[in-house]
Amino acid sequence: MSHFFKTRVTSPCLTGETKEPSPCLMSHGGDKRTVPVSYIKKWSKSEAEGDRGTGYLSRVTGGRGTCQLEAREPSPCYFLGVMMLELGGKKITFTNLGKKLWPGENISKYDLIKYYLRVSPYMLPHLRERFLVLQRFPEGILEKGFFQKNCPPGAPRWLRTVPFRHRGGKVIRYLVAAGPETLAWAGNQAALEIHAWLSGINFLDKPDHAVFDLDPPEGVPFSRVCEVALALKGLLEKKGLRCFVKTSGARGLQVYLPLLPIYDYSTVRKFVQRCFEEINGQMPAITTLERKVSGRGDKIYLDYLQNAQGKTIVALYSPRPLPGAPVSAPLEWEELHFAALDPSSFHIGSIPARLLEKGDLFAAVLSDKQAVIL
DNA sequence: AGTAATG
DNA sequence: CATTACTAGTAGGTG
DNA sequence: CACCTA
Repeated sequence: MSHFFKTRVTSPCLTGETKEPSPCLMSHGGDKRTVPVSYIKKWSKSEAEGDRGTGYLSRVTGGRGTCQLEAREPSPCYFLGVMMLELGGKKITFTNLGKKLWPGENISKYDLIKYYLRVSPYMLPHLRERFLVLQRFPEGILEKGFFQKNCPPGAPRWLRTVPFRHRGGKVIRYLVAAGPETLAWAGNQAALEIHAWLSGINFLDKPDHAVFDLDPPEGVPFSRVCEVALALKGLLEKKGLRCFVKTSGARGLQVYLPLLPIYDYSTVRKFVQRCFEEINGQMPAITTLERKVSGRGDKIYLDYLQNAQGKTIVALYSPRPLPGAPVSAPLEWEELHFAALDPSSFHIGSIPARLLEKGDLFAAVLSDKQAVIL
């Protein structure tokens, strides 16, 4: 029953600079923008759905800045049962591809997997060598989901996991992203949201970026959140530091300060706290450091406590299990000056084109690691 | 979604 | 065999 | 300590 067909396809490229077909994973030094897809695969329907025919093809095409995984037969893959792919030599079985995970938007699991594959060249560099936490919604966003830290039993053996003993003594086998196949598998697991640690596996107690989490209550205009983020940028610039901003995927913003992995979490946390105290001093009417929800009023909560080991932040380019399938999207600082900027305009359907246009606006987060003068 | 436990 | 349970728990601030 | 939040 399990037939894996292997076919050579030119390596597609999301940025336009096409390279030689590379069957390998992007982790191998070469062009990080090359999607390691060399596959045409066949899928077959599950028996339970009756004999509606088999042999529909999925196809990956590339070149000229596109990467498409497309279905040959009735366009949205409503009834498709099972599909087998081989990605970078790793075999994955996809199930229930037609299941609507965002029913209101008619977004299926197939669409989610396609999204993960398309953004993988941009998303993976930010996830690689990092512990991941999945938030899964096998029945879609209208039903209850659950977190998953431990790599689940039955997961393919090629998934990379690293055990970590938390202070309470509990050991978690964290999933670590390796290549696009990791994301494709997560997609099939209905992982609608992916979180990542702030420190990489080589320096688990030394975060390589600080996170300034701006968390507005419902009803605060997004432009006000932008205003606070811009003030924070000004403050950090005054210290000679360069920082980057992304949407949370919901209503908030998260400012990343890339760091050399030389400070422990408490040092970073205190630094973020001090910056936030200064911001709060500048704009006390619209921001708060109050931890208790009931004491925040309509103010934007400045959360520095996410800078701690074992805490996670929604990953760059991760979708959110919210109506509209929004995505945590990086922004250009100039965009924050537009009153009409709407974070819900960044979603699964719009991000791939934006990546083609803008590239990875967070690329410098990976390279511009800074030292903080304390 | 997939496995394990329970009835 | 059918159904149900399970899947995160920690970190750190506050009172 | 228990409790709250993310």
